[in-house]
Amino acid sequence: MTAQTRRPLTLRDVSEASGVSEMTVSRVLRNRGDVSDKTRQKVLDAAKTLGYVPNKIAGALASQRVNLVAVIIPSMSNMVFPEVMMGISEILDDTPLQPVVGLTHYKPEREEAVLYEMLSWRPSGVILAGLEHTDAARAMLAAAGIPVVEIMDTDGEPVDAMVGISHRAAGRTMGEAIVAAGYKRVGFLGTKMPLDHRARKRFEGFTLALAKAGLEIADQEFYAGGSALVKGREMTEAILNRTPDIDFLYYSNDMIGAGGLFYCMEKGYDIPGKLGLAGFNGVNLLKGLPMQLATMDACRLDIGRKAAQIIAAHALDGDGPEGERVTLIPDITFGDTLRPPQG
Amino acid sequence: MTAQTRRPLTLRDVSEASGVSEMTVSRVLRNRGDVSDKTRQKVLDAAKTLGYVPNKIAGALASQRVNLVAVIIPSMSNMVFPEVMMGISEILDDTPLQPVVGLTHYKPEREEAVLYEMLSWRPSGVILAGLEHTDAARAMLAAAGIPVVEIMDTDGEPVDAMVGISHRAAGRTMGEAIVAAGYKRVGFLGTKMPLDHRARKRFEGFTLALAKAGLEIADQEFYAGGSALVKGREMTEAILNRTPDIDFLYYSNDMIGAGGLFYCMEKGYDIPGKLGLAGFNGVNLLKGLPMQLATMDACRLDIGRKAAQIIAAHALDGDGPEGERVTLIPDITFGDTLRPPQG
DNA sequence: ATGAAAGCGCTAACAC
DNA sequence: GTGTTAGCGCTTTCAT
Repeated sequence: MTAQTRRPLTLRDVSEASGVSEMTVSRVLRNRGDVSDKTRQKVLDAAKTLGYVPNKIAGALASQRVNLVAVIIPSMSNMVFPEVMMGISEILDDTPLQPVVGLTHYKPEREEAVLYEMLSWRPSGVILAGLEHTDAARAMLAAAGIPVVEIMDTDGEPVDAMVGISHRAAGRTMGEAIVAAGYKRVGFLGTKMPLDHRARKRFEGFTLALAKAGLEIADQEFYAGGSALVKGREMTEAILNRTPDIDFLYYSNDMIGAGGLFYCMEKGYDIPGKLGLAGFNGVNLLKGLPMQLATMDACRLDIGRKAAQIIAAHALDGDGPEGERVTLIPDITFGDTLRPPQG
Repeated sequence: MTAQTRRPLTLRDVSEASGVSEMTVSRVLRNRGDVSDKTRQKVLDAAKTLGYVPNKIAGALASQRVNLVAVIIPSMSNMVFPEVMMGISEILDDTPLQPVVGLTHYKPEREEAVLYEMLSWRPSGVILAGLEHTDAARAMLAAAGIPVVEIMDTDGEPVDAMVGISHRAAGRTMGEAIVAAGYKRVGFLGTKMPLDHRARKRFEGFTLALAKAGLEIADQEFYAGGSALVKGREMTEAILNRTPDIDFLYYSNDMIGAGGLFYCMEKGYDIPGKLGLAGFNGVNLLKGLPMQLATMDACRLDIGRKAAQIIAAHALDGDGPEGERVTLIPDITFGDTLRPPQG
């Protein structure tokens, strides 16, 4: 057992232990430039026996390079952002870049604070959810001089690049499918979140599609907090009791949709004959339910991948195109709860 | 529109714009020391109009202080670690400390790499899952000279502090409850993960409890990858077909348990009369299912909170006790799928 | 209440 | 292939 040093080890310690200059030690540790095998081995040995861990703070300051990518998302609690993260990691794992995540809980002022905090670490790029930000946040992003990718949503103007789906189009597509299936009395169940712009846009597209067919939302329910499964069940019970002639329920996410589906199955509703249901997101978790809920895949994995690729291209190989815009098209899944289009 | 500077702004820019020395600007921006209100206002104005974002890299190097806490966990894909994260954030939100997470995917060598990477940013503390690490990882932790909290599991020796539950005891408790309820032919369904030490320890405790009552595992099934809900369903079908006289199924997590529960309900099994089921974790998501699965809460929120408190105490208020050990006791939930103890 | 000097641990750029 | 010098942008310490 060697004596414990309270002061963390520095390059100088390795330099002294190996009898090689600090500069050469630095080169070895970063695999940079030409170093003779003999010197390299001496340095590696010394570093290992000492247990040296480089100080990236100092390295970053000296090199003006930080291999961090700031990822700013609303939450981790439903499965959607974790899946985006997987796409991001999948790409960044093949690069020296590392994602660092910050959560906003759907609050603009928190997003601003998190962004400020992250930018103060001078990351190589920023990936953040949504196109709606405070003026200050947009100003910071524009001034940061690093690639910025806004993800999830493409209904609006990005600061720099954007990758996502059109939630307005997604809502419209589902609305059209419901109309085509012949449902007439459509109820909507969603979250009470004025700041969830993507849910709002889906709702707008959805009502628009219904309106084109001369339909209006027959009834609606909103919730906040609590277990989504339980809330879905409760809201479904409420809306079906209040408006018994409803023949379709559109849920703003699959989790409340699943709760509603359980309720309807227990009550013995004829699905999708007399009552249809649909959610949004294509949550993998839910495969394996007794009945497959109609839904729409939000392309989360691909969004994460593409966003990371854009950042990586700029941060590493100089820079690719500026202000790239990628709009993915979500697939609709009819499952067992939405009739296919009627003749 | 002011002209875009590619070079990020520095303290010097704010100093020049406000006509105040860099030192005083620095003091204002950190609310340190005495600065006259007039000067303070001048500086704040200048910083805001310029859009200055401090460089924490430089700040950290100069002050030898980094308000980051490294959190190293296996995965984000089931709900357990996100919930631990919530506990951690809840506590750290009231401090200047910020969590930074790294994922290991249950691979020791990846844990070692992630740890090395994180330590190179010189965080104020480390929280990591489990007590099993590579020798190199343990050496790094011991040498880092910062508080280290190993979480989730308390069946073993920590490097420094530990907070968790005894998974061996948890398995034993569930085994005893099953025995007390009078079930005799018990099947086990779990993940094929030799490196999930906590699942292994639960299994050990479980079989021990059965053995004490003269029982052995009647049959078992393991899975890897795929949707847990689907796998739970498939494994349950397989085990019940192969060993029809089974009267209890113990699942290593609630998600596969839920899949199994669906299968059994569809097939019309008499639950919990002729067939009992239990999972592990108390996943909130699952409240709202048609039937409540027996389970055990792993105290995830409390683990996160307590771990963060230990780090905060050391990093901020000098240091608290060294090597603190906190063992939480998980609650058992009988739900609708496990009979209460038989007379 | 404010400023000047020194240096945190590393790397870029240039010698040799 | 290796070493030297000069900072990176802040904060610490000490002076005023």
